[in-house]
Amino acid sequence: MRSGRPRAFDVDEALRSALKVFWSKGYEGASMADLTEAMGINRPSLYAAFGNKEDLFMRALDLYVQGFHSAGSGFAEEPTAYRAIEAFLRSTALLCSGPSTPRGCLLVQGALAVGDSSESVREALAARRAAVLDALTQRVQRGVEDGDLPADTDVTDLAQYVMVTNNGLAVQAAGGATRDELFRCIDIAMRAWPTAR
Amino acid sequence: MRSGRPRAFDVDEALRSALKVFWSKGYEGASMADLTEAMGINRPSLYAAFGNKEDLFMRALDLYVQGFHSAGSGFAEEPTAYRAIEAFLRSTALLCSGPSTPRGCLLVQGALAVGDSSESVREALAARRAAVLDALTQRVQRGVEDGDLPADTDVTDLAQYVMVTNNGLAVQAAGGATRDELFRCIDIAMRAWPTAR
DNA sequence: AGTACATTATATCGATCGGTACAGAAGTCG
DNA sequence: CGACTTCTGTACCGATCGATATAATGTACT
Repeated sequence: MRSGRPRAFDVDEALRSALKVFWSKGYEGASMADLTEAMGINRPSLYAAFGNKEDLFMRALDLYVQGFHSAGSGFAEEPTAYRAIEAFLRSTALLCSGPSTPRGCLLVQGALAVGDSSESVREALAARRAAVLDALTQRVQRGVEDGDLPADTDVTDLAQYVMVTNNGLAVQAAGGATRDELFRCIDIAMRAWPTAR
Repeated sequence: MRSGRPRAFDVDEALRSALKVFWSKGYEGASMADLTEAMGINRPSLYAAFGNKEDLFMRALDLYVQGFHSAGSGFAEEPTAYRAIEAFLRSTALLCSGPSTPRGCLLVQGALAVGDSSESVREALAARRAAVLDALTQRVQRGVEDGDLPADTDVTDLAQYVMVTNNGLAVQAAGGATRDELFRCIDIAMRAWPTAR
C-alpha cells in the first residue's frame, strides 16, 4: 500500500458525480463549487486527484463516451444498416431521457454557447462528435456494400442526416420531450431511409 | 426633442451588435465586457438604455425572432404542408449558416448548458421554441384539413419531428456544417414526409 | 447667460470565478 | 516512538463577473 494518508473518497464515484454536473450544466456552467459539492470533496482534493477543471472535464468526457454514449455500444453490429441506425437513435433517445441522468447529450450540451475561455474543450467535443459521425458513416458504407442500401447512396449525406436527427433528439430531450415522444420522432425519421433495390 | 445630452449611439444598431454576441456565445457566455465592446459603448450607457443583462437579452431575443428567425417569416403561407415545412427548414439552414451572422440558432444555443443564474432566460427560450413548435403544428394541421396529408396523420408527432430536424440542423451548423450539407440533410429529411392518399 | 437634465467616462463595488498556500490529520515506514 | 508521506480542511489569492456611484460633458429651454 502507498504510504501517506489514504484518500477518503472513491475517485471513480467522484468522477461519476462530476460527469452529472457537467452533463446538466455544461463545461462553463458547472462551477468548482457545484462540482465539489456534488462530488462530496474539498477543492484541494479535487485538484490533487484530477488536475484542474479542464482535466476533470476531459476525464468525465471519456467516461461519458465509453460508459454511456451509444457510439460506444454495439449499434454497428446490428445485421442491417437500417436496424443499426435505428438502434443508434433509440439508444440516444434512451440516454437523453434517462430518469437518473441529466437530460440531453453531453456532446451537444457543451458544443454550443461557450465563451472564449474553453477553446480546447470545444475542440475536444467537436472531435468526439466527429468520431460519432465517422462511426455512422462507416456503418452506412457497410450497408451499401452489404446491399441493404442502394449502390448510389451518398453515405456522407445519409450519415450526416442521422447525426442531425441525433442532435435534434438531444436538444428536444433537454427541452423536456418525453421518451415516447422521442421514439415516435425516430419512427418518422426512419421513414426517410432509402429502400433497398 | 427631449432635453438633456443626446445619446451618442443608435439603440437599434447597438442591439443588433448585442444580438450577434449572444447568438455566438449564448447568454452566460457573453460577458458585459464582450457586449459593451461589440456595441461600442460604455457600461453605464448600456445599463441606462437597456436595464440589465437579462433585459438586454430579452430585447435581443425579440429582435432575433421577429427579424431573423424563420418562424417569423411566412413559411406557413406556402400552398402545401410539404412545401411549407421544406421552406421552414431551408430558412433555418440559411439562417444558421449565414456568412455575416453567427452559426447556429439563438433559440438552441441558449437552451442548453446553462447555469443556475439564468432560469428566466431558459424559460423565455423554451417559450419561444414552444411557439415555433406550435406554428409548425398548426401548419401541419392545416395540411391535414387541406387534404395534402393523410387524415390519420398525428400532427403533433410530425411537427415534433420537424422541430427535431430544425434543432439538429442548428447544432450541425454551429459545429461547422456547410450550407450545402444542411440542404442535403433537408432533402433526406423530407423523404420522411407522409404521402397524400 | 443660466438652469435643468440626460448621457458620458472613470473608477469602483461586492460576489463569484478557477486555483492554492498552509497547517493539521491519518496513514506507512524505520 | 518518531520521521516521512499523502490527504483534508480552512482560508485566501488575483481575475473577472454583473452592476453602480460619481462627476464631467453636452444639449434644450428660460
